[in-house]
Amino acid sequence: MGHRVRTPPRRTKRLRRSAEEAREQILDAAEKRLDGAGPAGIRLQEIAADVGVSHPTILHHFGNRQALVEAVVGRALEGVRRDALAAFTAEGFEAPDVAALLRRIVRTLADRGHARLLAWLALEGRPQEDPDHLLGVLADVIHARRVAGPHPTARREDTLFIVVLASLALLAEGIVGRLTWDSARLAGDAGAPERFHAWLVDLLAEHMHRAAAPAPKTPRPRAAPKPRR
Amino acid sequence: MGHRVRTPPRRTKRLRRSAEEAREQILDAAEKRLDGAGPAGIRLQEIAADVGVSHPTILHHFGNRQALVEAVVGRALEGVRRDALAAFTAEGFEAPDVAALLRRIVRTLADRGHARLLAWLALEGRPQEDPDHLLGVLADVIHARRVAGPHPTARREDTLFIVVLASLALLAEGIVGRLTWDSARLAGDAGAPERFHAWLVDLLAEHMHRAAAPAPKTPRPRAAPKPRR
DNA sequence: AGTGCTGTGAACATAATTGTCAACAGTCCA
DNA sequence: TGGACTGTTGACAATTATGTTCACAGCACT
Repeated sequence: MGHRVRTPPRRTKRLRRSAEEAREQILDAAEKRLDGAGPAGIRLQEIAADVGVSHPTILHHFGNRQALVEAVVGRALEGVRRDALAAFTAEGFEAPDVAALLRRIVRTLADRGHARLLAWLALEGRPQEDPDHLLGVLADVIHARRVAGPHPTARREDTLFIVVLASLALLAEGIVGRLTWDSARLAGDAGAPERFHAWLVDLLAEHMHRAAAPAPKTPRPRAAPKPRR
Repeated sequence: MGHRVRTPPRRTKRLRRSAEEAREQILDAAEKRLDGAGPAGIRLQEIAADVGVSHPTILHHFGNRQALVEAVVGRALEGVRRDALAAFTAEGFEAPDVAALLRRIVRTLADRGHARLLAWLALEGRPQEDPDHLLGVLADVIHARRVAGPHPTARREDTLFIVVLASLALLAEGIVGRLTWDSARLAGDAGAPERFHAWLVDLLAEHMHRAAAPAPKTPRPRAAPKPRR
């Protein structure tokens, strides 16, 4: 046991990718694990097995595990940003179809797993800021259309809160949707989510009309803003 | 190396708890880790260090790691259920103060970390069902008050969706709240969350009145329910 | 004080995971 | 054909985690 035994003769042919191909395949496999188990669930050996390489290959391409995680998270967040912008700027703005916009956002948040990704990262303390201020931008765009169009007197924070409410609700639906429908005794009702979305669209559209009315009839039954401290 | 060297003489006094005390302390420490890093982030040695015991002690009390995790998760979920019921059945129902109810739910979801817990478990695939159907029960109670009181014609699914919307939004706020306010360019505005809650209360109250009106004025601009498939 | 029950911990065993290293093996080009 | 470049891998090292063993040490009871 003084010297290392070396290299038993090999028969199987060794597949050789370009560096870029290898990185892509590794990132793809890692992103699956990221969605399934979060950043903490990324294991070099598992990913290597998924891709069909040995784990030192991953270290060769990324240096260390942390760098791989950064790369995957960065690419995934870039995907979220791109999808979000795409959803915002699609034809919906030509004809301001709130329903279509919501449906698109649902698709990117729930179907493409972006909601889960954001939740994973938020829970692990990752992205506590959005350099693009996507929600602010979206609110700006929608608000501009509102005041230029049917609701000239709408308040800007009203539009912003509409955006925030829809985003929060749809994001949560992407994470705890199943649990929610079960808790609401609608587990077997496959049409419930769609009915809920339609209901939400109606609610928001209805509110947009009222909120733009010049004088609110009710004298604001809101709770007194007592400065507690 | 035939026999094990045994037990160097001890000076430090050994603290002895009752079995129940020990379990409690261990569960408390584990619950902190659960909130901070999720079920996967529970480490026997860390928890042992927090409590001030050695890790075999934990195994002695719980058998193995998995059983500990089950115990912590179970106790935490029981806490969620209890807090939720407490929030629902508090004085708010005597005087149906939606604002107070929302505020209580926010407190239990965000401040007490229940939102994070539910998100952790949902992301890891844990509780995809709620045997108590809390949201359904809550909707029932509120709906009974609605139809018995000011909105005799309210539809039951309308009430249910109000509950679902508020729950989803507040839950998401407990998880990605900071990110959301930053993305909305309201990161520095400490009063924004409270204004948002007040706005949400107004929105829901306003909607409850309209939804109870006998005939909707608008001929439903909702998207056509084309059965896609 | 003696005795049994039981909570406790040092040392050990074992498994999983990241990271290192040297050598192997495609692929391209002179 | 024969290097050079570099993607690839087996073997090993180091670290960290869970789980086991067994003797020790409080505490209650007689």
